[in-house]
Amino acid sequence: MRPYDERLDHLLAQAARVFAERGYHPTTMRDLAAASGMSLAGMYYYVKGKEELLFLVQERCFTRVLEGAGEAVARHRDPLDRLQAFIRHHVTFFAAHMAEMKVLSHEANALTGESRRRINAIKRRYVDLLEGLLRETAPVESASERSAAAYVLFGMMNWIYNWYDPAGALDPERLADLITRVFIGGFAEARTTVQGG
Amino acid sequence: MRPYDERLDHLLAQAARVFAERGYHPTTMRDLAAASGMSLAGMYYYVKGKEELLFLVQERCFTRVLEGAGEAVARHRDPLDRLQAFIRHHVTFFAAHMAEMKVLSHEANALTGESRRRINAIKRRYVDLLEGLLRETAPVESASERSAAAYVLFGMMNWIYNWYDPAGALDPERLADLITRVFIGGFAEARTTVQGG
DNA sequence: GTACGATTCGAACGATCGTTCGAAATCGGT
DNA sequence: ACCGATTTCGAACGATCGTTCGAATCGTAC
Repeated sequence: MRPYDERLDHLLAQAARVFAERGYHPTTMRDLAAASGMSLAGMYYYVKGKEELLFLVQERCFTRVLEGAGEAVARHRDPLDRLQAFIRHHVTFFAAHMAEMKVLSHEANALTGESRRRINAIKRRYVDLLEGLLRETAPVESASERSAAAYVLFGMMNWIYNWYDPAGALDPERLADLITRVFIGGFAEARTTVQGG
Repeated sequence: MRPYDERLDHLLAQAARVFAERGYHPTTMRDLAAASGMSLAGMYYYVKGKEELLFLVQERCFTRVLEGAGEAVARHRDPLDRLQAFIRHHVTFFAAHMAEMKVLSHEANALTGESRRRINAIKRRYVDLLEGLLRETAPVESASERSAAAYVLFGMMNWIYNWYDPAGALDPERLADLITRVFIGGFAEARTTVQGG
């Protein structure tokens, strides 16, 4: 079944690219047929429909992100190093897989029913991972503020697809450094000023 | 012509609400007719089509944001105060007009042709305003890093629509404080660490 | 009440969408 | 060379979309 898997991978890769370019809803199955080199009907041999295409793109990408983040974090013991490893992994992975990550970020509410639930379950685990890291670095903070801080960080990282060009002057490593320093530096600052007065 | 303007305002407000809920593309003109209380054909007396509806929602909202930011910034002389005023205005305006701002942030690429160009022109002025503030506070920084820092900040602020509940425990003022302190504290930190070594 | 512009809307149009179906083509084992 | 399973696809279907059109209704000045 190797050629089957390769064809499916190719279809999903092209779907991610076109979804990222034109958006999920405006993209037609005819667009995807042209991009993948398959016929319109031929795609339905590999996939149940358009929504499953989006689901598979998101699920495969998000699973890789979650696993990669876990491994990156596990390589460090110091809480700040673990947080930095999480940020660095997320940003560099984002820059290396812009199409899939844009689809994951921008089309978060395009799925419905069980597919949506499955993706949200992964998201829940991923957010929990980050909030756990924040708890390690700032154990006294309230849960709601920790959650807000997590989403503020996700905002910095996930907004990337709106402006960042991986082939531009700013390479992914420096972007990861910038975000890491802004958040870690600012997070410490925010805690002291908020708690101090 | 007062009743005409009121009807148009009402139509645009309902369109912003439904666009924010379901997304621009999945929303049908029949959805908007039901939400606004007009008939399907009746809406075309006020608007040329679906895309003009999106354009008017975005243009009116973005114009208010740009003008409000200019006024907020003009009230201060100290560069850090001006930057803080910009952030505070953006975040509180966002929280007070979630539907319109979500449509502005999330449907940035849904417009085409001249409409898209008009919105992008406003965006250009808004980004320039922030980059000017960053230049005031960090005059030695390179233009590309300043631009990246601006988009990192926009990421924190515009991602709000994905998680923030204005009726929840965290009120808009405290959210504005959090983002302001994270960015200003982290921005200073990032500059010193990047330039220092 | 009547005339006239402003406003509303039921009904329908053509276009395009996601999906399906049955047949054709291809492949791998014998 | 042959056969069954796997894979491909042209053609078409029903549904739904944005938009249009012409008539009906409304408000108002005379």
